Amino acid sequence: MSKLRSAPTLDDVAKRAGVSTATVSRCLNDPQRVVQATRDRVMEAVDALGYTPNFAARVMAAKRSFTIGAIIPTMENAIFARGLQAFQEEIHQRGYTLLVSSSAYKPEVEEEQIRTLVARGADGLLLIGHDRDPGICDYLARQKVPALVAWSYEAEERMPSIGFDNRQAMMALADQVIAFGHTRLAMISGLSEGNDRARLRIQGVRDAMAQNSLRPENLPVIETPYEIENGADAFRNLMTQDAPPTAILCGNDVLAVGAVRQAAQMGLRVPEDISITGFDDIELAKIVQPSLTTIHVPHRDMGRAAAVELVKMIETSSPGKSTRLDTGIVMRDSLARLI
Amino acid sequence: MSKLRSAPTLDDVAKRAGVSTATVSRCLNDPQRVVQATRDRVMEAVDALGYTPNFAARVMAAKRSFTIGAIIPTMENAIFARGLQAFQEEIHQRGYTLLVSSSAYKPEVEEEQIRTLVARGADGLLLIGHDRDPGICDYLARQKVPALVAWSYEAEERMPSIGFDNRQAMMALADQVIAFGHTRLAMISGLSEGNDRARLRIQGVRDAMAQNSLRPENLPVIETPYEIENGADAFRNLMTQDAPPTAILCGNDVLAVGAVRQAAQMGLRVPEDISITGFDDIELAKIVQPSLTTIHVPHRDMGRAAAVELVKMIETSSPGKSTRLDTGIVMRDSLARLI
DNA sequence: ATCAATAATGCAAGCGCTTACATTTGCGCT
DNA sequence: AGCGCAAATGTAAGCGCTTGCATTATTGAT
Repeated sequence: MSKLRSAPTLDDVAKRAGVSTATVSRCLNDPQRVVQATRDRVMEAVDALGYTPNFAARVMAAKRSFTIGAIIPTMENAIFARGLQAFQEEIHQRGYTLLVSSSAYKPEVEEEQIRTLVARGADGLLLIGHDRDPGICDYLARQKVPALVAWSYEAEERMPSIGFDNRQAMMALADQVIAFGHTRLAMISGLSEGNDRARLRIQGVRDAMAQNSLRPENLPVIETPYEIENGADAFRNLMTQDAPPTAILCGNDVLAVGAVRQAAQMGLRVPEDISITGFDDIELAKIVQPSLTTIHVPHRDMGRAAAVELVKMIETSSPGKSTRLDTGIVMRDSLARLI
Repeated sequence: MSKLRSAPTLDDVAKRAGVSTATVSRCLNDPQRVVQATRDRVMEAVDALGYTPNFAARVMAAKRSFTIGAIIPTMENAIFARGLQAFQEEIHQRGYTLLVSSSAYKPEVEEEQIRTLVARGADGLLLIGHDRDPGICDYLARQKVPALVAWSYEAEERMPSIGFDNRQAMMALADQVIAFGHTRLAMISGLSEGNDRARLRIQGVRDAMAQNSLRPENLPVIETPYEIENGADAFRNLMTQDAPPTAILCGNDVLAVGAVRQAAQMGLRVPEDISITGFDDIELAKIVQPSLTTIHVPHRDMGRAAAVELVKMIETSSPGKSTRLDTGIVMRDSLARLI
């Protein structure tokens, strides 16, 4: 019985159309299973009543939500925006809805969010990076919720991933920097704890140094949260020490932009006085003056590929397969040959 | 009975703790209603089993989800990011979770998202701007889901809103531009259809012109989606006509950044050859060279205030009250006196 | 017409939780 | 010890939907 002025239910529709709730349900979920005439009658009732299925009830009965959750470290800067947008478009096309939450780079928040999303009936999860408590992976396995890692590629890890080789990408860039004659390098990195991308990027620089007979252990590294201001502070820090570097590799474009701006502030010319590089190739990288030499990450492709793979995992209960995407160096104006 | 390897339910916990499901439920939702000893026993069972309540079941039984939905026009650029972040932090503190979806500035998508969010049991909704089909407001009223509008203030509207006066803010800026001696103005606006903010900002420029004895109907306005590229295209367009403007007011910072970059491309100096202004004061505005003279919008305050108000509406069934926040002109380097 | 298939529909049992109401327990009194 | 009352706990009825299975209608071939 419909309560006064409350949302109509399946029952109301069924009654109005003179059929059973089962038929209404089938009309909505699997139309070709019900004959045209009935279907028309049902749809008429749905429209007339302005019926919208109750999601919670549906999830509960079907044990399927057509919802995918994504937990990204931050929404504030644009690092994940483009990739996520592509991801969203792709899953939407496949009938899924995206739920996004952000963990503020805090493992414990991420864990809470994972549980929340699972409790909400997410059919699958998109996670960023591999670094996390194994307990939470067990949990996911137990709940049988497929999860895919993005922004990081690591075939050996427990969860399948779609991403790129952070170490190698950064190593290629550092190689280039060194080839340009720089020997006094420094790095401004994101916080590496619980962040494999950050850690691997540092490693990449070190490996490039080692390969070029520079001493990796001499690389000054400042770790700081990904914020423009922090990039600026780190830059000042680095440049006011004696024997300052001639090239600073930044863990991402946000930090690099901070560094570039601080350089201007300090009257240093980029790249004549100091070379600076970024990572990610977000929009900002092109806008800042001088524009950033950085690593281009195929955000949209990654998002799209992740969507395809995750939906496949959900629908076929496959374990998921990892894919490595290519990155490339984008030469712009913030890196120069040392003269 | 718990099925093999499946998620534990309230029943499992109850059984293990030797109490009824009601007691377990109370332990979780209203702990002080159950005596310490029992509570401990229950909590022990919860931990041991790794129990997480099933959200759909909870929503269904309680008719309350502690979830707030927000539908923003876009996630791609940073316009809404900061405000939304503040909103999220604030509701989180009050025990609510945020669900975000984006409508890509399409009214019909927004409507679909609204229904989706309501069906998902959202306790309240945050919407952007006032322009929308009245039918959907009826729907919300019928479903008794409180909704609050942000980024726009309009006391007369049906829905309560927290925002600022788009017209007046832009009018103040245009006034300033005119006071600087500019008489040949032009505008690059977002698409105004279904977007009251965009429309009101255009109106603001026109009103300022009228007030200063310029002819509003002469204002060239190019409407285009909020994308950097589009700002650039519009700029080229405007500047290649004869008697080009000496100042271009942009509907937001994203378009303005596009214009600034296109100016550089065309060898025009900003602001010596052409003045350009933005709106929003997003991070980008400070980074671009020259930095943007723009309207500062108190994003974080707005987000926070919206959270407070919406939660109040939800918890006290109040109709909600509108608040107008102040904006201000930020003078930076992209606007100059006409000599 | 008749009958076996097959298609369309109905029936009713849950899904996992909350909560009104019923019952039991514990406690301070006399 | 016995009483009354409040606090603690239990019982069970849904919440609105999906879906396996049972039932009825339809179809085509004989």
